[in-house]
Amino acid sequence: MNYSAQREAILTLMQSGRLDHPTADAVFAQMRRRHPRISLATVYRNLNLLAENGDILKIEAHGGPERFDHQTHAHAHAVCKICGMTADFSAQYVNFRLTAIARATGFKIDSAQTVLRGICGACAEKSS
Amino acid sequence: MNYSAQREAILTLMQSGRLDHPTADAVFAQMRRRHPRISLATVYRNLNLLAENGDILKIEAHGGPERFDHQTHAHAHAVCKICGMTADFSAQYVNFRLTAIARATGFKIDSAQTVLRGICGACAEKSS
DNA sequence: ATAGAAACGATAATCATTATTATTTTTAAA
DNA sequence: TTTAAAAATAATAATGATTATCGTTTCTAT
Repeated sequence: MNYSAQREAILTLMQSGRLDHPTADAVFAQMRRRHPRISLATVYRNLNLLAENGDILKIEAHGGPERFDHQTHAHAHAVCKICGMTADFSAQYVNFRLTAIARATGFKIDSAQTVLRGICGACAEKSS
Repeated sequence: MNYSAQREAILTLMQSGRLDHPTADAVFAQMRRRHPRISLATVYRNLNLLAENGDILKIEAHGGPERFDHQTHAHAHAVCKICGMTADFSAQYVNFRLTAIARATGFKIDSAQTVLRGICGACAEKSS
């Protein structure tokens, strides 16, 4: 892995944390600034490869395009259905009990994702 | 709500539990048998309305089309990435701590979904 | 009965993602 | 170092699930 300039640049950009839970399109827009000839397909391909490799996390946000996260430890996401803001919740708030599930059913877990959907504090204030 | 024949028929079909976590397309195929003139758009429209109304649950399955579930109580789903089987896990295995999150951050939660992705017991046996 | 609202069927449009393909870059061996 | 095979790329076409449109039909409530 990681023997192409584009792939390393995408990983570096993701790990910088400069983009907040970006979509593939947002990564593409940012990448273009230093790599004007990069293709959207390359961004998708590498984001997926990096996610498969465990370097980043792919988040299926409820009702929108998929997002990517440089934080790979287990955590939940809250997506605001008004402004689209995606917030993290640390594992202390979420208890998956993964091992219990695996033991009980023989299901081999690759990944687990919890997505909360609702209205963030800022949008709730605005609309009141 | 529920003053159209199609909507009631879709809700009845869902509540029968005859289809296991069906996609909109699967509901469409089943509905056609008794309502040959029903449109796919009507199926989507009503599944979404029923989900908004809390009669059924809309599940965003990781990496596939959305699925619908007649079980509306809080539970998690495990999706097998080989055979596509979707299994339920009861709430005793999953602890969202929703109230703690809401209290800590002001986020107003509409819905929460946990999707596990991996390989089910049957597929694991086959491939070993 | 009838006007207005809601829902319908059919299908076009959208849009995120993946597939294709010809070209370029990288790798690793001669 | 050449050089041939493998991998990655850019550009773009194709896919496929979902939503939007729109003219027609059905329902609701006078």
